[in-house]
Amino acid sequence: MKLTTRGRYAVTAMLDLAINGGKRPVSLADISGRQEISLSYLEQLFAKLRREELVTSARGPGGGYRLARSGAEIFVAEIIDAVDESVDVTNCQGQGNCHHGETCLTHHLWEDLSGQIHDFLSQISLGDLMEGRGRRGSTQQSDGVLQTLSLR
Amino acid sequence: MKLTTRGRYAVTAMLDLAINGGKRPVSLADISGRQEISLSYLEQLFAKLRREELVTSARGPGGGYRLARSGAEIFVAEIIDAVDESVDVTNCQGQGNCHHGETCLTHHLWEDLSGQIHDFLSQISLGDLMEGRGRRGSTQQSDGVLQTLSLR
DNA sequence: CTTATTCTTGACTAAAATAGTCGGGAATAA
DNA sequence: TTATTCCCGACTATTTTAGTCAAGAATAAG
Repeated sequence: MKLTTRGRYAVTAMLDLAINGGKRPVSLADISGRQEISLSYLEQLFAKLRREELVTSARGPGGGYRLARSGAEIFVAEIIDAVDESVDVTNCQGQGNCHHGETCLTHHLWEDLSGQIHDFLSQISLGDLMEGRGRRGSTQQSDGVLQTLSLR
Repeated sequence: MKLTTRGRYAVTAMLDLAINGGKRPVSLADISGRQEISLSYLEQLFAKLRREELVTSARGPGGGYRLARSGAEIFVAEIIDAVDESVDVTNCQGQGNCHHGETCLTHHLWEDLSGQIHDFLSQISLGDLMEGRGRRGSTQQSDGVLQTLSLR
């Protein structure tokens, strides 16, 4: 898993689909217009989302995409995993090829953090996002002066 | 805050400093050799770390860098914040300039996640990393088949 | 005082990833 | 039959990251 703006685009587009997709499929042109994401770029993303069976497609006039499951059953982590396929693991490639052992300590750190992020995103469904509650279960308040961060 | 490999480099370098820095300062040339990070690149990173007062410097022979505080008082989040200065907030820039409201839902999601990550990294000090325990406090096991992730 | 060492700074370059474009094609509902 | 829409691959532009280079200032050691 990687966290990039591509993942953000994908989640946004899927959320658009969840919101605007009733009986009729939703065309990428519509999503492109509403979310201001380039059509061709969306095509690339949806090719991956379809391969991962998160959406189904219908060609021809009135065609478009639908969620493959209900929004309550599609989790953010799945979407990001679908479009941001992980390639390289870390600098030190898993095994102890990190020269002095110290590097492995930080490797653990990143691995740990990654698990944390994945867990977090695995708990949030499109349904949750539609209902405005970004977080599921515990009502841990992350309010106050929440430092605004940017994840690339 | 952004999460990139630059942040990883910085944390690794700072950890090297924490481990190898006794009475004498540690030169960047040493860190460069041990951690295999380009010297000039380290210079850029340490310029930022110094501006944020995470390290102090000493010129001349026998000079180098020291931690500005004890390793137990320097947290990973600070290091990453120092070198990966956040620029853009998100696509939808905080205020409701996201055209239909839907985008704002995902904005909340990223903001929430970012807070989560920041909290996590704010709890881990260089001292913790030196002692091999990457995570502080709760011994929540993230083991099993931990999906290996890559954070850019 | 001289010198080698080390930080300090800024500009520049290379490589990679991301975002976006283009053109052609296949399916299909109207 | 035709307009619409997905489908696919290759290509380009932009941005970010990683790394280089060169000149200079401080200073400990000889």
